[in-house]
Amino acid sequence: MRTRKTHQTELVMQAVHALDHPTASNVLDAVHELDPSVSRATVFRVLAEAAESGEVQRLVLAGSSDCFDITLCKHAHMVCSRCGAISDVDVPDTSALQRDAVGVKGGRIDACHVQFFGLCPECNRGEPHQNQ
Amino acid sequence: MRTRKTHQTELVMQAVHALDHPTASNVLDAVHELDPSVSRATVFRVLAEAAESGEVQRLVLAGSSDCFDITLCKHAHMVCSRCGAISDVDVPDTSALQRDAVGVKGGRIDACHVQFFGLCPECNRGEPHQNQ
DNA sequence: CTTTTTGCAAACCCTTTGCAAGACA
DNA sequence: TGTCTTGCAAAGGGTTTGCAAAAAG
Repeated sequence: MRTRKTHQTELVMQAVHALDHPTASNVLDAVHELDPSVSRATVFRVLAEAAESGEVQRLVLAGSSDCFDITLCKHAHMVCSRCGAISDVDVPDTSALQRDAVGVKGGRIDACHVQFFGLCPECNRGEPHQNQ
Repeated sequence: MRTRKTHQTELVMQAVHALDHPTASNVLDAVHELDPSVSRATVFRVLAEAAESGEVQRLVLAGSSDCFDITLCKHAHMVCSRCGAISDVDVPDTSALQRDAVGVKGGRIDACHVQFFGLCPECNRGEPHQNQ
């Protein structure tokens, strides 16, 4: 748990809030625009601890680097197959899905992660958009 | 596309069939038990091409290395939170889930991946099982 | 002044690649 | 023989770590 307030931590948290589903590297880039002296290690450490403490949510996605989300409530994500952008998707009933799933005999299912693949609005319009 | 039959390729494909949802490293380990001279690069190359050609399925999972699956039909997976083992899960209606999902306005959803987290039978029994 | 936090650089893990040597057909 | 496939070793990328220096309280 982070007990002292520092310039670096403020910049990192500010970036997470300003960006939409940033990866650690996205955050680093944003922080560097304001202060290039902040180190990569610090960004990873601050993000890891913020996720640990529940201040932000770490999104562990299939096929992408972990992203960070300031929305703490559970929801699904769509990853754009073209540019990698991540969009929030409201999905009504994963509990039903989990209940319906034929579990592994003898095993136990605790959580259900739903992830969609598709095209984000920009890429769907055919815009020459690359990477968030 | 692989046109020649080699000792190495045979060992790799044999291992993929013998193992359950192996990662490339799992395959490498199995192959090395029979022939330690097979290189890491070859295992990755053979698996990548087998997945490319549709001979096996590459499973891109959240929070795990890619795994390879000889079952070509689509199904969901459960990742054991304790040992990392992967189990097949039959899940009835992801198409309904996809239809129900409130898509990103202007975007397009193409595919839906469902992944469960829980305990595999061994870990659920409390056995001292670590890593597949 | 004590303890936390940082920056650096190196280590790490997993995967991919360039290239010359080797093996298949 | 010709060219596909391999092994090696190095390069990647993304993330983590050890440690001494800097900064917060």
